[in-house]
Amino acid sequence: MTARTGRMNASDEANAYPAPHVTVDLVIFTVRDEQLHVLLMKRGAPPHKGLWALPGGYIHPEEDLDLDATARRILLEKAGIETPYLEQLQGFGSATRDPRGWTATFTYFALISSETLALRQGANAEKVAWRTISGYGAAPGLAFDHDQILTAAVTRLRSKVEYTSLPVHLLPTKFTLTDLQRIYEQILARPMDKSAFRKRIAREDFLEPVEGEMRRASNRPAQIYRLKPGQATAFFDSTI
Amino acid sequence: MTARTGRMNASDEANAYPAPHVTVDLVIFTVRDEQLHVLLMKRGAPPHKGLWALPGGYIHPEEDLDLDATARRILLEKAGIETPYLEQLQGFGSATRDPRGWTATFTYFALISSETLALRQGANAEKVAWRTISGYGAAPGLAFDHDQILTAAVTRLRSKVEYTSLPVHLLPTKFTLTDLQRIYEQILARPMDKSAFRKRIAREDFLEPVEGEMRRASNRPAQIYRLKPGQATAFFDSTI
DNA sequence: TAAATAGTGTCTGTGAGACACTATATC
DNA sequence: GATATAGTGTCTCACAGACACTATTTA
Repeated sequence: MTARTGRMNASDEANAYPAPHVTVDLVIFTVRDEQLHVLLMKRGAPPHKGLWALPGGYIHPEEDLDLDATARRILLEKAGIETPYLEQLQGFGSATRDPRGWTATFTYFALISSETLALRQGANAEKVAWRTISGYGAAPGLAFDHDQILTAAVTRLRSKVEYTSLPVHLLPTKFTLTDLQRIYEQILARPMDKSAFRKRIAREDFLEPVEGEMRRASNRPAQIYRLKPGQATAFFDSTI
Repeated sequence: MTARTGRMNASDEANAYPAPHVTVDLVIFTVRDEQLHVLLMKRGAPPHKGLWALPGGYIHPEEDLDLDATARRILLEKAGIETPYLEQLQGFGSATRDPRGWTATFTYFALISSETLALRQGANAEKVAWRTISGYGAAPGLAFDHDQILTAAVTRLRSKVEYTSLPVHLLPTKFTLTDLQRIYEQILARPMDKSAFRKRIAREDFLEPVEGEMRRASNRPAQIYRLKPGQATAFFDSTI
């Protein structure tokens, strides 16, 4: 007798229905070469063999305490990343998204600095690559409904960048205010006023200067900042 | 051979793991007697028999095209409601949320007008009731992790009410601006200035006056409004 | 001293909130 | 007219954006 046999569901209806397959899929973002990129893997088996897809996998009930743990495990296995910014995105489930039948997925998006990155090759010799995001991230030709998931993730990211401090997670732990402004500008594809930007960041008060550390170049040195310890994502009153 | 046997997952890893059970659970909100309420059902079978729980159920793969369809079906079965505002909330999944083992749920929240309501009794003589939400909705004593789901739903609702036109879905199709302001005030538990409120609503331009229709009382009559046809949820630039 | 980027000060327009005012119905 | 609620006008403060200005380094 398996763990599944004879179960009743939350509303006490007899479970006469075959359970759909459930996975966790990840949209892993980074910024490199001044552009937003997403991690894709080439499928090594049918269906959609040879197409690019988002990294994902099954829940391991013995190993994963919860959905977040599943996401972190997959992130570690596929990208070698341990402590990124990780946020649940949205569930996708339908009869048609996988040719094998009804499936559902919990999707997450992760933000990582391109410096703390060590891609691993998958067990089945899957190829891993970063793809540039342009516009709203539409990338026709992805496996399953991953184009739709990617678009949702890019939309969510852009939207949250407008009123949160999320982009700090796309930078190394130490950075200058100009670095941060560049990230905002690259993701939102819009130039920003230096003075207004700095006033906003100062008012939200989630950064602290690293005393004595300056970035030197052939010009006035720039103060290095880092996230205040224990600082959660800051939500701005209005749009940046 | 069932539909499940021998499947491979999205990353081509052999599926050696028992799939967790997956449900869809609903947080159905309404405002009555000037207070936010949530729909709960009394469990008629173990586990947690006799405790109050959110309405929910299994995906019916033959019947439901996608997750939204599952949510709408459950909403119809449990509350007799056909066309409310419905939005996906968040996935919850862990080894411990259900004593029977690893389970995951896709949660939705729905907003309905208390006027268009026809509760049905469940198949297993489940009792249905509206519970008042106070504060952030903490309601200890709910079955499973439904207290946590409810808190997340209330938080999301409060947050979106700050900068969207969501509350119109808690009113009948026709209402006055004062009705609308009361709903905002009740959900956010904060009085608002009439003039500022009306300027904001006018600027967002998602309502239209119903020509010639006024609400009469022993005072100056109030103009009746309705959502503009085809109008999606309006997102305000800043907090209301 | 030239070049380059870091960082700040000031002005202006917009909009939210406070609050007082006018409008229009019933009793 | 009294009362009650609908609906509007005006003032002020805060802040975002524009933009010019100063500051500090290397070459």
